[in-house]
Amino acid sequence: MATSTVRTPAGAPARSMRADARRNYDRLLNEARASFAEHGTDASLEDVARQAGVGIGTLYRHFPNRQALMYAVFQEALAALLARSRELAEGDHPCHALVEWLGAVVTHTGEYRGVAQALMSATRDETSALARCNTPLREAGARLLARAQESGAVRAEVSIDDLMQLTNAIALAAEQAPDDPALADRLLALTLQGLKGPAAEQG
Amino acid sequence: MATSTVRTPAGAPARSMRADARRNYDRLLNEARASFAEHGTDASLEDVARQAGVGIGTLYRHFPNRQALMYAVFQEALAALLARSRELAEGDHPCHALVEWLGAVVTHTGEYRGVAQALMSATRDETSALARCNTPLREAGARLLARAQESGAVRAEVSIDDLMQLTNAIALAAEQAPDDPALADRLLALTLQGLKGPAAEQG
DNA sequence: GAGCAACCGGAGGTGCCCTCCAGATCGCCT
DNA sequence: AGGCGATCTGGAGGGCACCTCCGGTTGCTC
Repeated sequence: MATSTVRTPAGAPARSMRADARRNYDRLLNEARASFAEHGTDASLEDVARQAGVGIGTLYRHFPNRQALMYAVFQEALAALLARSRELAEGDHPCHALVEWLGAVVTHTGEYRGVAQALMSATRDETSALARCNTPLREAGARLLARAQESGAVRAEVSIDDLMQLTNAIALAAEQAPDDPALADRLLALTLQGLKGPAAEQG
Repeated sequence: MATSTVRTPAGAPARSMRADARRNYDRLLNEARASFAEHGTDASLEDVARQAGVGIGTLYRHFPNRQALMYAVFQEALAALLARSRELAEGDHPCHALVEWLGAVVTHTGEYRGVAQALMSATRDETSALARCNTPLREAGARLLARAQESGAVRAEVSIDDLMQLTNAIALAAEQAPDDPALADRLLALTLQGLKGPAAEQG
Protein backbone atom coordinates (compact mmCIF):
# COMPACT_ATOMS: atom_id res chain seq x y z
CA MET A 1 0.00 0.00 0.00
CA ALA A 2 1.99 2.95 -1.29
CA THR A 3 0.94 6.08 0.55
CA SER A 4 2.68 8.72 -1.48
CA THR A 5 2.18 12.43 -1.07
CA VAL A 6 -0.73 12.20 -3.45
CA ARG A 7 -4.01 10.82 -2.14
CA THR A 8 -4.71 7.42 -3.58
CA PRO A 9 -8.13 6.53 -2.29
CA ALA A 10 -8.51 3.23 -4.01
CA GLY A 11 -11.19 4.08 -6.49
CA ALA A 12 -10.64 7.78 -6.84
CA PRO A 13 -8.11 8.63 -9.52
CA ALA A 14 -4.56 9.11 -8.35
CA ARG A 15 -2.21 9.09 -11.29
CA SER A 16 -1.70 12.21 -13.37
CA MET A 17 -4.94 14.09 -13.40
CA ARG A 18 -5.64 17.05 -15.54
CA ALA A 19 -5.17 20.33 -13.68
CA ASP A 20 -8.83 21.33 -13.76
CA ALA A 21 -9.82 17.87 -12.64
CA ARG A 22 -7.53 17.96 -9.64
CA ARG A 23 -8.72 21.41 -8.72
CA ASN A 24 -12.32 20.27 -8.74
CA TYR A 25 -11.45 17.10 -6.90
CA ASP A 26 -9.86 19.08 -4.11
CA ARG A 27 -12.68 21.56 -3.89
CA LEU A 28 -15.20 18.78 -3.69
CA LEU A 29 -13.26 16.99 -1.01
CA ASN A 30 -12.94 20.12 1.10
CA GLU A 31 -16.57 21.01 0.72
CA ALA A 32 -17.64 17.46 1.51
CA ARG A 33 -15.53 17.51 4.64
CA ALA A 34 -17.16 20.72 5.81
CA SER A 35 -20.62 19.59 4.84
CA PHE A 36 -20.30 16.18 6.47
CA ALA A 37 -18.99 17.78 9.63
CA GLU A 38 -21.90 20.18 9.77
CA HIS A 39 -24.82 18.11 8.52
CA GLY A 40 -23.61 14.57 8.90
CA THR A 41 -22.71 12.18 6.13
CA ASP A 42 -26.20 12.25 4.69
CA ALA A 43 -25.75 15.83 3.61
CA SER A 44 -27.10 16.60 0.16
CA LEU A 45 -24.49 15.84 -2.47
CA GLU A 46 -26.04 18.45 -4.71
CA ASP A 47 -25.35 20.98 -1.99
CA VAL A 48 -21.78 19.82 -1.75
CA ALA A 49 -21.34 20.27 -5.49
CA ARG A 50 -23.05 23.65 -5.46
CA GLN A 51 -20.98 24.91 -2.56
CA ALA A 52 -17.86 23.68 -4.29
CA GLY A 53 -18.85 25.67 -7.37
CA VAL A 54 -18.98 22.54 -9.49
CA GLY A 55 -21.68 20.67 -11.38
CA ILE A 56 -23.31 17.62 -9.88
CA GLY A 57 -22.02 15.55 -12.76
CA THR A 58 -18.48 16.44 -11.79
CA LEU A 59 -19.03 15.25 -8.29
CA TYR A 60 -20.25 11.90 -9.52
CA ARG A 61 -17.39 11.67 -11.97
CA HIS A 62 -14.88 11.88 -9.14
CA PHE A 63 -16.84 10.00 -6.52
CA PRO A 64 -19.18 7.45 -8.02
CA ASN A 65 -21.25 7.26 -4.87
CA ARG A 66 -21.56 8.67 -1.40
CA GLN A 67 -19.44 5.91 0.09
CA ALA A 68 -16.52 6.78 -2.13
CA LEU A 69 -16.74 10.38 -1.01
CA MET A 70 -16.93 9.36 2.63
CA TYR A 71 -13.97 7.12 2.15
CA ALA A 72 -11.90 9.96 0.73
CA VAL A 73 -12.94 12.28 3.53
CA PHE A 74 -12.21 9.70 6.18
CA GLN A 75 -8.75 8.98 4.81
CA GLU A 76 -6.79 11.41 6.93
CA ALA A 77 -8.54 10.43 10.12
CA LEU A 78 -7.67 6.86 9.23
CA ALA A 79 -4.02 7.71 8.75
CA ALA A 80 -3.96 9.50 12.09
CA LEU A 81 -5.47 6.50 13.83
CA LEU A 82 -2.97 4.13 12.30
CA ALA A 83 -0.10 6.38 13.32
CA ARG A 84 -1.45 6.59 16.85
CA SER A 85 -1.70 2.83 17.08
CA ARG A 86 1.94 2.43 16.13
CA GLU A 87 2.88 4.99 18.74
CA LEU A 88 0.86 3.31 21.44
CA ALA A 89 2.13 -0.12 20.53
CA GLU A 90 5.53 0.88 21.81
CA GLY A 91 4.51 2.06 25.25
CA ASP A 92 4.63 0.17 28.51
CA HIS A 93 0.95 -0.16 29.35
CA PRO A 94 -0.67 -2.48 26.85
CA CYS A 95 -4.12 -2.33 28.38
CA HIS A 96 -4.10 1.40 28.78
CA ALA A 97 -2.80 1.74 25.24
CA LEU A 98 -5.65 -0.35 23.89
CA VAL A 99 -8.30 1.62 25.69
CA GLU A 100 -6.79 4.93 24.74
CA TRP A 101 -6.66 3.91 21.11
CA LEU A 102 -10.28 2.82 21.17
CA GLY A 103 -11.07 6.24 22.59
CA ALA A 104 -9.25 7.85 19.69
CA VAL A 105 -11.25 5.75 17.26
CA VAL A 106 -14.47 6.95 18.83
CA THR A 107 -13.33 10.56 18.75
CA HIS A 108 -12.30 10.52 15.11
CA THR A 109 -15.39 8.63 14.07
CA GLY A 110 -17.51 11.18 15.86
CA GLU A 111 -16.20 14.02 13.76
CA TYR A 112 -18.70 13.18 11.06
CA ARG A 113 -22.16 12.12 12.07
CA GLY A 114 -23.03 8.97 10.21
CA VAL A 115 -19.54 7.59 9.74
CA ALA A 116 -19.90 5.14 12.58
CA GLN A 117 -23.02 3.69 11.07
CA ALA A 118 -21.48 3.54 7.63
CA LEU A 119 -18.34 1.86 8.92
CA MET A 120 -20.40 -0.67 10.76
CA SER A 121 -22.47 -1.70 7.80
CA ALA A 122 -19.41 -1.61 5.59
CA THR A 123 -17.83 -4.28 7.77
CA ARG A 124 -19.93 -6.91 6.05
CA ASP A 125 -20.14 -5.34 2.64
CA GLU A 126 -17.06 -6.01 0.56
CA THR A 127 -18.26 -3.91 -2.34
CA SER A 128 -18.22 -0.71 -0.34
CA ALA A 129 -15.23 1.59 -0.56
CA LEU A 130 -15.51 2.10 3.15
CA ALA A 131 -14.79 -1.55 3.77
CA ARG A 132 -11.19 -0.71 2.92
CA CYS A 133 -11.09 1.53 5.96
CA ASN A 134 -12.00 -1.25 8.26
CA THR A 135 -9.26 -3.70 7.45
CA PRO A 136 -6.30 -1.56 8.51
CA LEU A 137 -8.21 -0.34 11.54
CA ARG A 138 -8.95 -3.89 12.52
CA GLU A 139 -5.34 -4.89 12.16
CA ALA A 140 -4.07 -1.98 14.17
CA GLY A 141 -6.55 -2.86 16.88
CA ALA A 142 -5.60 -6.50 16.72
CA ARG A 143 -1.98 -5.71 17.48
CA LEU A 144 -2.88 -3.61 20.50
CA LEU A 145 -5.33 -6.22 21.73
CA ALA A 146 -2.84 -9.03 21.36
CA ARG A 147 -0.27 -7.17 23.42
CA ALA A 148 -2.83 -6.44 26.10
CA GLN A 149 -3.82 -10.06 26.19
CA GLU A 150 -0.26 -11.30 26.35
CA SER A 151 0.32 -9.10 29.35
CA GLY A 152 -2.66 -10.75 30.98
CA ALA A 153 -4.48 -7.47 31.41
CA VAL A 154 -7.24 -8.44 29.04
CA ARG A 155 -9.11 -11.71 28.94
CA ALA A 156 -7.98 -14.03 26.16
CA GLU A 157 -11.48 -14.75 24.83
CA VAL A 158 -12.07 -11.21 23.70
CA SER A 159 -12.03 -11.05 19.90
CA ILE A 160 -10.90 -8.05 17.94
CA ASP A 161 -13.93 -8.15 15.69
CA ASP A 162 -16.31 -7.96 18.60
CA LEU A 163 -14.28 -5.24 20.20
CA MET A 164 -14.19 -3.11 17.08
CA GLN A 165 -17.87 -3.60 16.51
CA LEU A 166 -18.60 -2.57 20.07
CA THR A 167 -16.34 0.44 19.72
CA ASN A 168 -18.18 1.50 16.61
CA ALA A 169 -21.44 1.02 18.44
CA ILE A 170 -20.21 3.26 21.22
CA ALA A 171 -19.17 5.86 18.70
CA LEU A 172 -22.63 5.70 17.28
CA ALA A 173 -24.25 6.08 20.65
CA ALA A 174 -21.99 9.03 21.39
CA GLU A 175 -22.88 10.85 18.21
CA GLN A 176 -26.56 10.57 19.01
CA ALA A 177 -26.00 12.44 22.24
CA PRO A 178 -23.93 15.47 21.28
CA ASP A 179 -24.89 17.27 24.48
CA ASP A 180 -23.07 14.66 26.56
CA PRO A 181 -19.51 14.59 25.26
CA ALA A 182 -18.34 12.39 28.10
CA LEU A 183 -20.73 9.60 27.18
CA ALA A 184 -18.24 7.83 24.96
CA ASP A 185 -15.65 7.78 27.71
CA ARG A 186 -18.10 6.39 30.22
CA LEU A 187 -19.25 3.68 27.84
CA LEU A 188 -15.69 2.73 27.05
CA ALA A 189 -14.93 2.57 30.74
CA LEU A 190 -17.98 0.37 31.14
CA THR A 191 -16.64 -1.91 28.46
CA LEU A 192 -13.29 -2.07 30.15
CA GLN A 193 -14.53 -2.84 33.62
CA GLY A 194 -17.76 -4.62 32.85
CA LEU A 195 -20.86 -4.47 34.94
CA LYS A 196 -19.69 -6.92 37.52
CA GLY A 197 -19.33 -5.90 41.10
CA PRO A 198 -17.66 -7.51 44.10
CA ALA A 199 -20.32 -10.16 44.65
CA ALA A 200 -20.93 -10.99 41.02
CA GLU A 201 -22.72 -14.20 40.23
CA GLN A 202 -20.89 -16.29 37.73
CA GLY A 203 -22.18 -16.07 34.19
CA MET B 1 -51.61 5.27 31.39
CA ALA B 2 -54.84 3.44 30.54
CA THR B 3 -54.05 0.55 28.23
CA SER B 4 -57.52 -0.55 27.28
CA THR B 5 -58.31 -3.12 24.63
CA VAL B 6 -58.12 -0.35 22.09
CA ARG B 7 -54.72 0.87 20.99
CA THR B 8 -54.04 4.35 22.31
CA PRO B 9 -50.75 5.33 20.79
CA ALA B 10 -50.49 8.80 22.19
CA GLY B 11 -50.94 10.82 19.07
CA ALA B 12 -52.90 8.40 16.95
CA PRO B 13 -56.64 8.66 17.50
CA ALA B 14 -58.08 6.35 20.10
CA ARG B 15 -61.61 7.41 20.95
CA SER B 16 -64.48 6.30 18.76
CA MET B 17 -63.22 6.17 15.22
CA ARG B 18 -65.41 5.80 12.24
CA ALA B 19 -65.54 2.22 11.01
CA ASP B 20 -63.80 2.92 7.71
CA ALA B 21 -61.13 4.88 9.52
CA ARG B 22 -60.41 2.07 11.93
CA ARG B 23 -60.27 -0.42 9.07
CA ASN B 24 -57.71 1.68 7.24
CA TYR B 25 -55.78 2.32 10.42
CA ASP B 26 -55.44 -1.39 11.06
CA ARG B 27 -54.49 -2.19 7.49
CA LEU B 28 -51.83 0.48 7.54
CA LEU B 29 -50.42 -0.73 10.81
CA ASN B 30 -50.22 -4.30 9.61
CA GLU B 31 -48.65 -3.34 6.34
CA ALA B 32 -46.17 -1.06 8.07
CA ARG B 33 -45.19 -3.85 10.40
CA ALA B 34 -44.52 -6.17 7.49
CA SER B 35 -42.75 -3.54 5.48
CA PHE B 36 -40.54 -2.39 8.33
CA ALA B 37 -39.62 -5.96 9.11
CA GLU B 38 -38.66 -6.61 5.51
CA HIS B 39 -37.06 -3.35 4.41
CA GLY B 40 -36.26 -1.65 7.66
CA THR B 41 -37.91 1.41 9.09
CA ASP B 42 -36.90 3.56 6.16
CA ALA B 43 -39.24 1.67 3.89
CA SER B 44 -41.19 3.86 1.50
CA LEU B 45 -44.37 5.10 3.13
CA GLU B 46 -45.97 5.33 -0.28
CA ASP B 47 -45.32 1.63 -0.67
CA VAL B 48 -46.87 0.95 2.69
CA ALA B 49 -50.00 2.86 1.70
CA ARG B 50 -50.12 1.19 -1.71
CA GLN B 51 -49.75 -2.29 -0.24
CA ALA B 52 -52.41 -1.49 2.30
CA GLY B 53 -54.74 -0.51 -0.53
CA VAL B 54 -55.07 3.00 0.79
CA GLY B 55 -54.17 6.45 -0.44
CA ILE B 56 -51.04 8.16 0.79
CA GLY B 57 -53.14 10.94 2.24
CA THR B 58 -54.87 8.44 4.46
CA LEU B 59 -51.60 7.19 5.80
CA TYR B 60 -50.57 10.70 6.74
CA ARG B 61 -53.96 11.38 8.27
CA HIS B 62 -53.48 8.51 10.70
CA PHE B 63 -49.76 8.83 11.22
CA PRO B 64 -48.55 12.38 10.78
CA ASN B 65 -44.99 11.24 10.28
CA ARG B 66 -42.78 8.20 10.10
CA GLN B 67 -41.97 8.33 13.79
CA ALA B 68 -45.62 8.11 14.73
CA LEU B 69 -45.97 5.03 12.58
CA MET B 70 -42.86 3.48 14.05
CA TYR B 71 -44.17 4.21 17.50
CA ALA B 72 -47.44 2.44 16.78
CA VAL B 73 -45.63 -0.54 15.29
CA PHE B 74 -43.22 -0.74 18.19
CA GLN B 75 -46.00 -0.64 20.77
CA GLU B 76 -46.52 -4.35 21.17
CA ALA B 77 -42.83 -5.10 21.40
CA LEU B 78 -42.68 -2.45 24.06
CA ALA B 79 -45.50 -4.03 26.01
CA ALA B 80 -43.80 -7.41 25.80
CA LEU B 81 -40.56 -5.96 27.12
CA LEU B 82 -42.28 -4.29 30.03
CA ALA B 83 -44.06 -7.51 30.91
CA ARG B 84 -40.80 -9.42 30.74
CA SER B 85 -39.13 -6.95 33.05
CA ARG B 86 -41.84 -7.41 35.67
CA GLU B 87 -41.45 -11.15 35.39
CA LEU B 88 -37.70 -11.01 35.75
CA ALA B 89 -37.88 -8.58 38.65
CA GLU B 90 -39.35 -11.34 40.76
CA GLY B 91 -36.71 -13.97 40.15
CA ASP B 92 -33.75 -14.84 42.36
CA HIS B 93 -30.84 -13.82 40.18
CA PRO B 94 -30.83 -10.04 39.85
CA CYS B 95 -27.72 -9.85 37.72
CA HIS B 96 -28.80 -12.63 35.43
CA ALA B 97 -32.24 -11.06 35.18
CA LEU B 98 -30.75 -7.73 34.14
CA VAL B 99 -28.60 -9.25 31.44
CA GLU B 100 -31.37 -11.43 30.15
CA TRP B 101 -33.69 -8.47 29.91
CA LEU B 102 -31.09 -6.44 28.05
CA GLY B 103 -30.83 -9.36 25.67
CA ALA B 104 -34.58 -9.25 25.15
CA VAL B 105 -34.38 -5.54 24.41
CA VAL B 106 -31.77 -6.19 21.76
CA THR B 107 -33.82 -8.98 20.23
CA HIS B 108 -37.03 -7.01 20.01
CA THR B 109 -35.26 -3.94 18.75
CA GLY B 110 -33.64 -6.02 16.07
CA GLU B 111 -36.95 -7.09 14.61
CA TYR B 112 -37.12 -3.89 12.65
CA ARG B 113 -33.95 -2.55 11.12
CA GLY B 114 -33.63 1.10 12.02
CA VAL B 115 -35.53 1.05 15.27
CA ALA B 116 -32.39 1.01 17.37
CA GLN B 117 -31.09 4.09 15.65
CA ALA B 118 -34.42 5.85 15.91
CA LEU B 119 -34.76 5.02 19.57
CA MET B 120 -31.30 6.27 20.24
CA SER B 121 -31.78 9.62 18.59
CA ALA B 122 -35.24 9.88 20.12
CA THR B 123 -33.66 9.73 23.55
CA ARG B 124 -32.69 13.38 23.28
CA ASP B 125 -35.59 14.56 21.19
CA GLU B 126 -38.67 15.24 23.28
CA THR B 127 -40.79 16.11 20.28
CA SER B 128 -40.55 12.65 18.81
CA ALA B 129 -43.33 10.16 19.43
CA LEU B 130 -40.67 7.53 19.88
CA ALA B 131 -39.35 9.34 22.93
CA ARG B 132 -42.39 8.00 24.73
CA CYS B 133 -41.08 4.50 24.17
CA ASN B 134 -37.88 5.24 25.93
CA THR B 135 -39.18 6.40 29.25
CA PRO B 136 -40.97 3.21 30.28
CA LEU B 137 -38.09 1.13 28.95
CA ARG B 138 -35.67 3.17 30.95
CA GLU B 139 -37.73 2.76 34.11
CA ALA B 140 -38.07 -0.97 33.67
CA GLY B 141 -34.33 -1.21 33.19
CA ALA B 142 -33.71 1.01 36.19
CA ARG B 143 -35.61 -1.34 38.48
CA LEU B 144 -33.66 -4.36 37.29
CA LEU B 145 -30.38 -2.50 37.55
CA ALA B 146 -31.13 -1.28 41.07
CA ARG B 147 -31.83 -4.80 42.23
CA ALA B 148 -28.67 -6.10 40.66
CA GLN B 149 -26.70 -3.34 42.31
CA GLU B 150 -28.27 -3.91 45.72
CA SER B 151 -27.27 -7.53 45.53
CA GLY B 152 -23.72 -6.39 44.92
CA ALA B 153 -23.52 -8.21 41.62
CA VAL B 154 -23.21 -5.03 39.61
CA ARG B 155 -20.99 -2.07 40.39
CA ALA B 156 -22.83 0.87 41.90
CA GLU B 157 -21.41 3.49 39.55
CA VAL B 158 -23.14 2.04 36.51
CA SER B 159 -25.95 4.36 35.39
CA ILE B 160 -29.11 3.18 33.74
CA ASP B 161 -28.88 5.81 31.02
CA ASP B 162 -25.44 4.68 30.01
CA LEU B 163 -26.50 1.08 30.14
CA MET B 164 -29.56 1.62 27.97
CA GLN B 165 -27.60 3.66 25.49
CA LEU B 166 -24.99 0.96 25.27
CA THR B 167 -27.66 -1.68 24.86
CA ASN B 168 -29.20 0.26 22.03
CA ALA B 169 -25.80 0.63 20.47
CA ILE B 170 -25.30 -3.12 20.68
CA ALA B 171 -28.68 -3.66 19.08
CA LEU B 172 -27.60 -1.41 16.31
CA ALA B 173 -24.34 -3.22 15.84
CA ALA B 174 -26.20 -6.50 15.78
CA GLU B 175 -28.61 -5.40 13.10
CA GLN B 176 -25.73 -4.39 10.87
CA ALA B 177 -24.42 -7.92 10.96
CA PRO B 178 -27.42 -10.11 10.22
CA ASP B 179 -25.19 -13.02 9.27
CA ASP B 180 -23.86 -13.24 12.82
CA PRO B 181 -26.90 -13.65 15.04
CA ALA B 182 -24.78 -14.41 18.09
CA LEU B 183 -22.98 -11.07 17.91
CA ALA B 184 -25.42 -9.34 20.22
CA ASP B 185 -24.99 -11.99 22.87
CA ARG B 186 -21.24 -11.80 22.69
CA LEU B 187 -21.25 -8.04 22.94
CA LEU B 188 -23.60 -8.15 25.88
CA ALA B 189 -21.36 -10.71 27.54
CA LEU B 190 -18.42 -8.42 26.89
CA THR B 191 -20.30 -5.61 28.57
CA LEU B 192 -21.06 -7.80 31.53
CA GLN B 193 -17.58 -9.11 32.10
CA GLY B 194 -15.52 -6.27 30.75
CA LEU B 195 -12.20 -6.62 29.04
CA LYS B 196 -10.17 -7.08 32.18
CA GLY B 197 -8.23 -10.21 32.76
CA PRO B 198 -6.46 -11.66 35.78
CA ALA B 199 -3.50 -9.30 35.76
CA ALA B 200 -5.41 -6.15 34.90
CA GLU B 201 -3.71 -2.87 35.43
CA GLN B 202 -5.85 -0.47 37.35
CA GLY B 203 -7.60 2.07 35.21
C1' DG C 1 -1.84 25.82 -32.79
C1' DA C 2 -4.24 21.72 -33.97
C1' DG C 3 -6.28 17.66 -32.54
C1' DC C 4 -8.05 14.71 -29.26
C1' DA C 5 -8.75 12.64 -24.97
C1' DA C 6 -10.29 13.99 -20.70
C1' DC C 7 -13.35 16.58 -18.33
C1' DC C 8 -17.42 19.63 -17.25
C1' DG C 9 -22.13 20.56 -16.01
C1' DG C 10 -26.87 20.58 -15.93
C1' DA C 11 -31.11 18.83 -17.97
C1' DG C 12 -33.97 15.15 -17.07
C1' DG C 13 -36.02 10.69 -15.40
C1' DT C 14 -37.13 8.47 -11.12
C1' DG C 15 -38.59 8.06 -6.49
C1' DC C 16 -39.86 9.76 -2.13
C1' DC C 17 -41.82 13.13 1.12
C1' DC C 18 -45.62 15.62 2.70
C1' DT C 19 -49.71 18.94 1.98
C1' DC C 20 -54.01 20.11 0.53
C1' DC C 21 -58.77 19.92 -0.58
C1' DA C 22 -62.84 18.38 -3.51
C1' DG C 23 -65.58 14.71 -3.14
C1' DA C 24 -67.10 10.24 -1.02
C1' DT C 25 -68.69 8.04 3.22
C1' DC C 26 -70.47 7.13 7.60
C1' DG C 27 -73.59 7.23 11.33
C1' DC C 28 -76.60 10.04 14.13
C1' DC C 29 -81.10 12.12 14.41
C1' DT C 30 -85.61 12.97 13.16
C1' DA D 1 -85.96 5.54 5.82
C1' DG D 2 -83.56 9.15 4.53
C1' DG D 3 -81.18 13.51 5.15
C1' DC D 4 -77.24 16.07 6.75
C1' DG D 5 -73.01 17.44 8.78
C1' DA D 6 -68.84 15.77 10.55
C1' DT D 7 -65.41 12.77 9.24
C1' DC D 8 -62.61 10.50 6.24
C1' DT D 9 -60.50 9.43 1.58
C1' DG D 10 -57.17 9.57 -2.13
C1' DG D 11 -54.36 11.36 -5.44
C1' DA D 12 -52.62 15.42 -7.73
C1' DG D 13 -48.86 18.35 -7.11
C1' DG D 14 -44.77 21.02 -5.43
C1' DG D 15 -40.38 20.22 -3.55
C1' DC D 16 -36.17 17.86 -2.96
C1' DA D 17 -32.53 14.48 -3.70
C1' DC D 18 -30.41 10.82 -6.32
C1' DC D 19 -27.91 9.47 -10.29
C1' DT D 20 -27.24 9.11 -15.53
C1' DC D 21 -26.18 10.73 -19.81
C1' DC D 22 -24.15 13.26 -23.40
C1' DG D 23 -23.23 17.74 -26.11
C1' DG D 24 -19.97 21.07 -25.38
C1' DT D 25 -15.58 22.74 -23.40
C1' DT D 26 -10.84 22.62 -21.76
C1' DG D 27 -6.16 21.31 -21.00
C1' DC D 28 -2.36 18.70 -22.68
C1' DT D 29 0.74 16.86 -26.20
C1' DC D 30 3.17 16.96 -30.33
